[in-house]
Amino acid sequence: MRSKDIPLVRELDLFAEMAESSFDALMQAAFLQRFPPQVQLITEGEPADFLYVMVEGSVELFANGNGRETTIEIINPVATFILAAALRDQAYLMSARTIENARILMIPSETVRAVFASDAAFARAVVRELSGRFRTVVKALKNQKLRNAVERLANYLLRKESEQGGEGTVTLEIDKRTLAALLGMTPENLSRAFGTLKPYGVVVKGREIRLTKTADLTALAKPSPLIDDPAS
Amino acid sequence: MRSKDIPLVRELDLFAEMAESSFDALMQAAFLQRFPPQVQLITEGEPADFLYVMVEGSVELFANGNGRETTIEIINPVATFILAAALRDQAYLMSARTIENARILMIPSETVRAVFASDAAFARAVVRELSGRFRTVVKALKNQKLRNAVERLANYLLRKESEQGGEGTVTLEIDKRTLAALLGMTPENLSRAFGTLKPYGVVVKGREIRLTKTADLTALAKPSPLIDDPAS
DNA sequence: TGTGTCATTTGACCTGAATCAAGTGAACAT
DNA sequence: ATGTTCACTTGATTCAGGTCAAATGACACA
Repeated sequence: MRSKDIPLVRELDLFAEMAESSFDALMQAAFLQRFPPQVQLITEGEPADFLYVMVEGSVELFANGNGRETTIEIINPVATFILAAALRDQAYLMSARTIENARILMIPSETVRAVFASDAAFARAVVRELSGRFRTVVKALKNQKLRNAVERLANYLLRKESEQGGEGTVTLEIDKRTLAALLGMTPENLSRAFGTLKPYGVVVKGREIRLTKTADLTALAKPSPLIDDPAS
Repeated sequence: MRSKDIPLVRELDLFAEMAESSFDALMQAAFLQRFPPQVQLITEGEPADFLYVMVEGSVELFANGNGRETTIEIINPVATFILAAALRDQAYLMSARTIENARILMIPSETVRAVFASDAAFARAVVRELSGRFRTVVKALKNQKLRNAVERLANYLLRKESEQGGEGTVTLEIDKRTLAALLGMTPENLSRAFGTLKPYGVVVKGREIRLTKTADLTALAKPSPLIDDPAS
């Protein structure tokens, strides 16, 4: 890895508190790679040779089955993906492709496991990250099982609006086809769900969404911190 | 905790390799409790004061929302539940109730975090457990998003049949209403799904199910190790 | 043996979401 | 400007699954 990138990585939560020597061990084996959009990085079922850390850009995690494909999660900086597979030395459960230009740190799984065993601060950081990812997936499962399509969309919009500053506007970071897969519906149905939300002040113009009646939308969405709050 | 129970607990994967002193620290703070069926142990949203370890019996993890309730997972020995919440000192994302008579080890979260920080072998075991739970939830999400109701039931039956010895019989360990919630459908629809599977050799008699044409059922279910294999 | 309770099943119907097919519209190249 | 392409939308229809209501059936208990 180029030495100019090292301070950037060192500041990431996952690495901030570990011993210098452990960090060096990781970095010696790691490389920070740039990828163009729409590159498939990993394929489900293959052995987990690397731990991936999103440094810049975004990645879509998806899975295939039954001739269908679904999006599990969108990964943004700073988070890891396929940490669980790397720690267990098992196959990836999900595939991954870049959405936009991305910089991704790749660390051989074996190195991760070795440093995990020897550096307690890193072990704590790994557990913090892993337990966070666990809770994210549980929330996604609750979202999917307890809500219908329109409610999932409404909550998604409200969450993004608040992440993007609470100014009543949302810029979708993914195309609508991917959003549909993420929300567990077809693109056609997503389009209709936007239509259903029009009376609740949702104005769609391409990827720019304006929320003009957030109170009404919130009443419909009934957001719950135990599903929608990323921090909880 | 009564000293006669300690060897039993010590053998659990989670505790087997840790230092004696760390184990003692955990056990001093822990207690092993018996519960009758249908006792609600924890409620989502409450702070995670304890880590729970299933020693005997079974527990249902479920969540509420939108006036609905859904089952996330059934926990059998030996596994932990709400490990992530305990490690992060956050609120439970799920509620838990016993299904049958259960013996459950309860360890204060604070003690877990302290021992985790000081005992590397325990830290490794915790990560093994946590990453396993993570993968289980990802599989559940894929199952829910990539399959229809009949396919989910078919795969559930095949998995249980193989867990129960591959003799072509399955004994349901939960009532059908809970099974329906676990599989993400209504009890009525579960009943119809069993009807749909009759031509595939699924014979239902109360909680006893016979699978007389596992080949046909497998062809319908199209099981995938990346969803259905608990070990992968 | 009856009676109540509760889980499950069945039937009729409805609705949310998928599918199939055609249309629109913006971005880009010609 | 004019196609061409691609993403998205719209319409018509079908289908899976949900809802509501009633029937059945097993078990516990009087």
